[in-house]
Order: sequence, then structure tokens, then C-alpha cells
Amino acid sequence: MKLITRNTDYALRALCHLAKQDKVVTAPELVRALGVPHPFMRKILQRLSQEKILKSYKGQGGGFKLNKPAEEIYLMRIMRIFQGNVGLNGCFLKKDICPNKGRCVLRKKIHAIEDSVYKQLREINIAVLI
Amino acid sequence: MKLITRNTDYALRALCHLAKQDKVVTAPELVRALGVPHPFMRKILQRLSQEKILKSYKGQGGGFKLNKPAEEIYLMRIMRIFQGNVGLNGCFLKKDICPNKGRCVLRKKIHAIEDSVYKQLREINIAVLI
DNA sequence: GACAAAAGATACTAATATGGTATCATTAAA
DNA sequence: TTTAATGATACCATATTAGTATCTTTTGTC
Ligand code: FES
Ligand code: FES
Repeated sequence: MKLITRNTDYALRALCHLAKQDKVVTAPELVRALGVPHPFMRKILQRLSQEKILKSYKGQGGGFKLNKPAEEIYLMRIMRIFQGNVGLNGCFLKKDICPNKGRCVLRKKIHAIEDSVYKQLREINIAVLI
Repeated sequence: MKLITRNTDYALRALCHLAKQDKVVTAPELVRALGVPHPFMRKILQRLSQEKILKSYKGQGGGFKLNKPAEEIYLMRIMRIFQGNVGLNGCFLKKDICPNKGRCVLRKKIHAIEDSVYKQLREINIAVLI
């Protein structure tokens, strides 16, 4: 059971690194610093850039920097980008929506757990991590 | 992000069904009742049987029944059987153990969340679900 | 203007986990 | 002896995640 995948993990490392260095940093530099495969890192950075988490500068001397303060970059946001909607999947009844939804105890329990996970996740941002 | 997989879900349904009917129930009966594919259900039941959660009776008139009271069959146990160790995977640093473990904030946060999830999961058993 | 060093776009492959099927052997009641 | 059940095991299918490769575009520097 993975709360966080590699994509997210690497993205967080990159963001933390960028948060510490308040300047434009190239992908190769991040690769050296974090030991993540180059093309993989590139893909992640591109995605973060598309999502306006990073600001990118093309051409020689280019690179990436944070597009907003570290305190405003939330873990949940990054998770959603790389892992889709963060939710704890209750019912697997074949095909469509469960007719038992209302009465299902497991569902309720899972939802309660979900809420407490959310609550804790929402408090984590890049500033907290560095 | 899946807290619970189909395996586990189906296993829980089967266990709940068995808990309600205090008698030996065959796999085909469970299949009818729950609408899970037959061979898949069989596999799940066999596993539960190996793990001493169920007691099985071979031969004609055979089937399965709970091997202990519903209150003593914990969700965590079932999850571990079908999903392996239940843990929230912190660090993905290439290969071996992370040298940064001690200082890693993310790791600590994830662990805290994990603990609260455990705490809640530990209180769920089959008796609670029915 | 040519070159080099960067990011952008996109398509592909590989590994892993999950979900599901098929087959044959064994047991035991009728 | 037949039949209806489980046991054991091997296999296939699908989805998700992880990772690679390649080509285009931009821009500072000589
Ligand atoms: S049985 Fe469908 S939500 Fe629980
Ligand atoms: S960096 Fe390795 S545990 Fe966080």
C-alpha cells in the first residue's frame, strides 16, 4: 500500500532542493544532486512546470525555479498530479455503484480513516519538509 | 491509492456472509450470494483456509465455516494476507536504505499518518462489519 | 549567424502488482 | 462407485507505475 509513489517522491525532493536554492536550477544539476535518472527527472519537472508549480526558462542558462513560495506548495497537490485523485477506494462490487452504499459499515469506516489521512496530509507543504 | 484491494474486499464479504450463517457453506453458494467469479472466490477461500481463518470440509456436503468468532477476525489480518505488509512506504531513494532516514521530515510525517491509520484499522473486525 | 545548452512534446518500452482462469488431484458423503 | 465438494498449482490478462528515447523549440554566447 503506497501512500506516495516514486514520481511524487522525486518531485518532492526536486521541489525541496529548489526551495533551498533560490535561483534557476537546471535539470542536470538536480539529477546530480538527487541521483534520479535524467529523462525521468526531466519528465517530472516538465509536468510540474505545466502545472505551474515550477517556472521554466528555456535556452542556454535556463532551468527551473519555484513558481510560488514553498509554504504554498502542498503535498496533496503534488500527489494529485502524479497519483490522480487521492482516495481510499471503498467498494469493489462488480461494475456500477453499490446499492448497499448507505448501510455499508466498511465504507463508513474507510471514509473516517480517509478523513483523518487527508487532515494530516493537508498540513504538509514544501516549507514543512525542508 | 488503495487501502483495500478486491481480494480483501471479497474475502471480507465472504467472511461476513459466513458469520451470519452459522453453518458450513459451499463456495458455489458464496458465489451466488456475492456475485464474485467462481474460481477467484475459490482461491480466496482456500487462502483463508490455509491461514486458519476458515475451517474447510472436503467432499460432498463440504464447504467452509469460520474457524473463530467474528470478533476475533481482524481486518488487518485479512489485509496482510492479501496485500502483504500494510505500510505507507516512505522513501524511494535508489536501492538500499536511506542515509537520510533520521532527519527526513516526510518520513516522520508519513509514519504519523500510518500510526493513525493503524489505530483505526485495528478496531475493525468481522463482528463490527455485520 | 552558428553553436551549444537548455526545456517542450511525445511516443515508446519494461517491470510490477493485481485480478482472474484453468486444470488436475484428493476427499468423503450418499 | 459416483458425485460434489475442497486442495494445489500453474497460468494468463490487465492496469499502473517506472523509466527510456527522440526530436523540436528556445535562447544566450561566441
Ligand atoms: S458494499 Fe458497496 S460500499 Fe460497501
Ligand atoms: S529521504 Fe529517505 S527516508 Fe526520507
